[in-house]
Amino acid sequence: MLPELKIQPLRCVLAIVDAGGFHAAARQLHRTQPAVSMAVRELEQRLGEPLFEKGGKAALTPFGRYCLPRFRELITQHDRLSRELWAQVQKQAGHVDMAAVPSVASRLMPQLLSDFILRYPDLKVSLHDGSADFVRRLVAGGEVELGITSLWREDDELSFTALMRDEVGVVCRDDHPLAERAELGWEALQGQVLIRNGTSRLLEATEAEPLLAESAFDISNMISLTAMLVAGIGITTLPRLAFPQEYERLRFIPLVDPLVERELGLLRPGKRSLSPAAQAMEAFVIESLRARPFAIP
Amino acid sequence: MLPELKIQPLRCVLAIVDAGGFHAAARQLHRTQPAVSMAVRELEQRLGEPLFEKGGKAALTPFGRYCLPRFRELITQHDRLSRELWAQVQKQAGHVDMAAVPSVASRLMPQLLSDFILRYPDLKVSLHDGSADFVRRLVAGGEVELGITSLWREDDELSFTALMRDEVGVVCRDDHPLAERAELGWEALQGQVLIRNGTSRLLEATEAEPLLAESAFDISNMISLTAMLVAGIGITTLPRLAFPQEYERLRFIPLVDPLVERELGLLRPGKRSLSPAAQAMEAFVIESLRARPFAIP
DNA sequence: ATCCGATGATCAGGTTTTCTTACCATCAGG
DNA sequence: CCTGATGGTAAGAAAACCTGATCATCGGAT
Repeated sequence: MLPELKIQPLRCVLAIVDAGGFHAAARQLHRTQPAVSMAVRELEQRLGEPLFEKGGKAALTPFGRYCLPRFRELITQHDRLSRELWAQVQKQAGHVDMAAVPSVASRLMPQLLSDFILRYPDLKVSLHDGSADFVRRLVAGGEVELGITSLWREDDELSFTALMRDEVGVVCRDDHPLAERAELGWEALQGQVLIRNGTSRLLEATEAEPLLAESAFDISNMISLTAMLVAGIGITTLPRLAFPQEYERLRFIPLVDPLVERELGLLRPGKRSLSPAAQAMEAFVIESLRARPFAIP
Repeated sequence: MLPELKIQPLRCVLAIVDAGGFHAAARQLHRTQPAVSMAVRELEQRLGEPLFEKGGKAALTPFGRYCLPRFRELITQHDRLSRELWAQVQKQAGHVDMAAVPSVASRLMPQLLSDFILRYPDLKVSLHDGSADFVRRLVAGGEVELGITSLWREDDELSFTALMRDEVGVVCRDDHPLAERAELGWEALQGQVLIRNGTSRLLEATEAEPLLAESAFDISNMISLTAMLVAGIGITTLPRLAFPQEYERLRFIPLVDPLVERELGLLRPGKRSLSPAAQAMEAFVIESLRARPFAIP
C-alpha cells in the first residue's frame, strides 16, 4: 500500500530544484534530460500527486515544496550511512577488539600497535591480556575478534596460525650455581627449588615432566614470581619472551634437553569472518610477526 | 564512488535476520528465495564486504552486525516519510490556509468548516478574513491557497469560480421612511443621507452611481457602520449576505432598479496547483456553495 | 550408513524498469 | 519569423530484477 521510494528519483528532484531545471539537473546527474523527466513522472504517479507544475518551467507544486525538505533529509541520511559503511570497508574507521597473552602484550604489542596506527591512523584498537586460556575463551565467545597466544588445544571453532617459536628456558638469579651456564638439560634442574608458573604446563609430556612433581610453589602472578626469583627463593622455567629482561639480576638459560618450545600465533574465529578493521589487524599481525626472529614462515 | 543503497535489498537483510533464514524472508517479502539471495549478494558486492557468513546458515558477519541497526534506521526513516506523504495525498493530514471576505467568513464559513472537518477530520484549516482586495492579494502572493470573495478585477494569474449571487439592497433603521418598502429603485434614495462602505463600489458603473457622489460618509469598519445605522444617522447599501441580521432595528430592502449583484466565488492560483488538502477544500467549497440558495450552477 | 527434508547457491530465461536517442510542442527574445 | 532555450513524448536498447528449475551441503531421522 505504501509507496516504495527509491533514492535516485528523489535525488533527481533535488537536482532539478538546485540546478533550476531539468536539463541542468540531467547534466549534474550524468543522465540525459528524458531520464530525469521520466524518473520524476514515475515518482509522481507513485505518490499520486504531481511535484512539479506542468507549464514549461520547473516550478514545484505546493506538495512538491512540502516534499522537498523531507526528500533532502532522507537523502542526507542515506549518504551519511553510505559514507560510514564505506569508511568501515576501506578501514578508515572501525574498531578492533583483541587479546594477547601477557608476554606478547608487553613485549611485542607496543611496537606492533604503534606501527599499526601508523598504517591505519583512523582505526581504534582495544587490547585485553590474560592467560592463554583466557584469550582462547575471549575469541571463542566473540568478545574479541583476534587473539595472539599459544595454542594448546585444537578447537574446530577456532583457527590458529602459528607465527613464532618461543623456546623455554630456566630463569634464576645471577648468583645461582646454574647462572653462568650457556644451556641446560633437565637433569641439571633436579633437586633445585622449582617454582611452577602458568607456562610450566609446556613441560608436560616432555622428558622434563618429572620436575613438575617436585616443585614446591605454583605462582601464576608474574610480579610475585619475579619477586621470588629476585629473592633467590628458587628458579623457574619460562619461555624466552616471557622472561622479564628488566630485572638485572635474573638470567635466562635455554633448556636444550629436552628442547621445549611454544608456538605463538594468531587465534581467530574459525569459520566466522572478521570485521574489516580486524581483517586489517590480522594481516598486519601476520606480516609483522613473520618478519621477526624466531618466525615460523 | 560512494555506493548507492537501495531500500529493498536492505529490507531483505532485515527480513532474513528477523525471519531467521532466506526462505522465510522470501515468504515474508512475497518474493522467491533466489531473489532474496541475489539481492543480498548484489548489496554485498556493492559494499565490497559480505554481510552473511558463507557456510549454510543465515548468520551475520561482524560487518553485517554492524550494518544491521543502521539499515534498520534508514528503513524506518524511509517508511516514516512514505507514510507521511501518503497521508498528505490521501488527505488524512495536511493544512489549508484560506481567506474569505468578512461576510462570508462570518455567515457561511462556520457551517462550512464544521461540515468540512466532519468529512476530513484530520485536516487543519486556517481562515483569514479581510476585504476582497486583501483576499485577492493573499491568494496572489501565495500566502493562502484559496479565497472566497467577490471578483472585481480579472487577473490571469488567478482563477475565479463564481458560486453565488448576492444582491445589493438598502439598509436602514426600522423607523426610516423607506423601511416598510418591499423593494426600491435608486431614485427613491436621492436626497437620503447615504453612508458609503467597502461594498459601495458595486454601484459604480450602474445607474445608481450618482448616489455615491452625494454620500457624506465612507465607513469601512462594519461595527462603526452598523452603529451609525442603528443611530439613525443615515442609510447604506450592502449585499444581502453582508447585512447584519442580528440587529433587530435594521431592515434590508432589495434594490431592484438597477439590480446590482455581486458574484461570490472561489479564488485560487491560476496555473499553479494546490496542496492535496487545499484540493479537498476547493472541491468541498464548490460542492457546498452550489447546494445553497442563490447558487450559480 | 542412508535417506530425507531443509538450507542457500547458481543459472538460464523472461519480465519489468530504466536509460538513451531522436523528435515534437511551446515559449521568449532578437 | 526565426532561433535557442525550455520540457514532454515515443521506440528501442540496456540494465536490473524476478522466477523456476536445479544443484551442493548439512543435519537429523530411520
